[in-house]
Amino acid sequence: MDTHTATEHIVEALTKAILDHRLLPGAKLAEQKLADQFGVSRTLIRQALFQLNQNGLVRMEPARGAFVSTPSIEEAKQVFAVRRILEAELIRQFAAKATREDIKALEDHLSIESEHVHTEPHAHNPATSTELLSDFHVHLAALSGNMVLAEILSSLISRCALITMMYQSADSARCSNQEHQSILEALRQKDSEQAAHLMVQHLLQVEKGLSIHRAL
Amino acid sequence: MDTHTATEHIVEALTKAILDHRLLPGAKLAEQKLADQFGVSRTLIRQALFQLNQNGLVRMEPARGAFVSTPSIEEAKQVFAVRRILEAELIRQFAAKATREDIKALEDHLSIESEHVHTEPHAHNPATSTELLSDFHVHLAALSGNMVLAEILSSLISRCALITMMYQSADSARCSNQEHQSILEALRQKDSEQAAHLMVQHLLQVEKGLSIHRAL
DNA sequence: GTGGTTGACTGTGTATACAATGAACTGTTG
DNA sequence: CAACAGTTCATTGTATACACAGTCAACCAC
Repeated sequence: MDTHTATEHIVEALTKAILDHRLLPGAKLAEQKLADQFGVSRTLIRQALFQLNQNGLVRMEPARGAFVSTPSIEEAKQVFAVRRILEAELIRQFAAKATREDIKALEDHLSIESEHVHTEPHAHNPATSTELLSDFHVHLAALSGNMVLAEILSSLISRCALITMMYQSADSARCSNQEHQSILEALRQKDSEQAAHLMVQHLLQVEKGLSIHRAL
Repeated sequence: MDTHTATEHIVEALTKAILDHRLLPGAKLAEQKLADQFGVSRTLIRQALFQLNQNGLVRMEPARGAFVSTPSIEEAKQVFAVRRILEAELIRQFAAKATREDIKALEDHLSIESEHVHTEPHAHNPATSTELLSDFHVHLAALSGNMVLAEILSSLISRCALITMMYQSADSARCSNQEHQSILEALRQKDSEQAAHLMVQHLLQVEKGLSIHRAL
C-alpha cells in the first residue's frame, strides 16, 4: 500500500469526522490515540495532521499537539470573502459553457439535497444537511474544468463547513436549498450575471446566518 | 527546535532552491540525499516534501519518489485563470481602502524591482528578477488584510514562478515592471476599475509570454 | 490556606531500523 | 545480437525507539 493512498485515506476519514461533528472544534487530536484507532503508526497520523493543518481544518501548536481548528469570526469572514470572489466568477463562466449533462448533474444533486432537507424533521441530522449543501458547491467547482480552482474551493468549502458548525444560529438549510434552486434556474437560462449575483447573495446570506454566541 | 520551525525551514529552503533554478523542473528529490544536505533525518525531509506536494511545487509518485513539478500548459492556464480572478478583485478592494503607507510600501518595492530589472545586463540573473516581480504580487496580497486570500495567492504565485521558468520565452521582465508601475499609478489615483483592468491585462500578458518550446 | 516548587508522566519531535517495492544490471537463451 | 529472466542494489513506505518539552499533581514552605 503506497503512502499516498494510506495517508490520504486518513486525511479523508479525519475530514469526514470533523465535518460530521464526531470531532468538535477545539478537540485534541492525540497522535497515539489516532494511531491506535486507525491501526497504523504515528508516522502516518502525523503526515495526515500536517496536511489537515495546511488545509486549515487542524491547528498545530508546537510541542502541544494538534487540535480541530476553531476559526475566528474574522477568519470566517475572510474565507467567505474569497469564496464570493471565486464562486461568482466560477458560476459566471459555468453558465456560459455548461452542457446539458452538467446541468443535469446539478439537478440530480439538488433533488437529493432537497429531499434530505425537507424530510429530515428540522435539524434531525444537521451534519448530513450541511454536507449535502456543501456538495452543491463542490460539484460546481468540479464541473468547472479548472482543477486548480476546484481544489482551492474544496478546501475553502470544508473550512466553511467547520465555521458553519461553530457559528450557525438557526438551520438555514431550507433557505440554502431554495437559493441553490434559484441559482440552478439562472444556469438553465444561461443568465450568467443573474447566476453570479444569486451566488454572491447566497454566500452573503450564509455568512449573515452566522452568529458569535455559539463559540466554544 | 520545534517541528514546525524545522520543517518550515526546509520547505522554505527547497522553495527558494526551486525558484532560484538550483533545482530544475523534473529534478529528482531523493530523500536521503536531501537529508544529508540539510543535516537532518529523512523524517523531516518527507514532511517538507509532502507540504510542497500540496503547494503544487513538488509531485510525488508512489514508491518512486518526489520530483520538482513540471506543470503542464493546461495547468499553467488554470493557475493564471485563478490568479486573474483573485487579483483583479484584490486590487479593486485595495484601491478603495489603501492607506498612504500601503502605497508607499509598494512604491519602495517597485523602485528596488525597477533598479534590478534595469541594471542587470539583460537576464544576468533572471531568477532574482522573477523573484522580485513575484514579490510585487505577494506584497499586494499581504497588504489586503485577508490572510486567507494572501496565502492562497502566495502559493499560486510560487507555482507561476515555476511555470515561468519552464516556459518563459523572452525575459519580459522590463515589460512586467512597467506594467507594475502602471498599476501603482492607478492605485495612487484610487481608480479601482482601472487598476483591476491593468492587473488582468498584466497577467494575460505574462501568460501570453509563455511558449511551449521550453518544455523539458 | 495559599502559592510556589519539584517530580513523575504523558505526548510531541526527531532519528533510526526494518520491510517492501521498483530500477538496474548481468547472464543466459533463442 | 536482441530479448528475457533472475538477482542485486538503491530508495521509498512504515514502524518503532529515544530524547525532550509540557502538563499536572502532590508536597513543602510561608
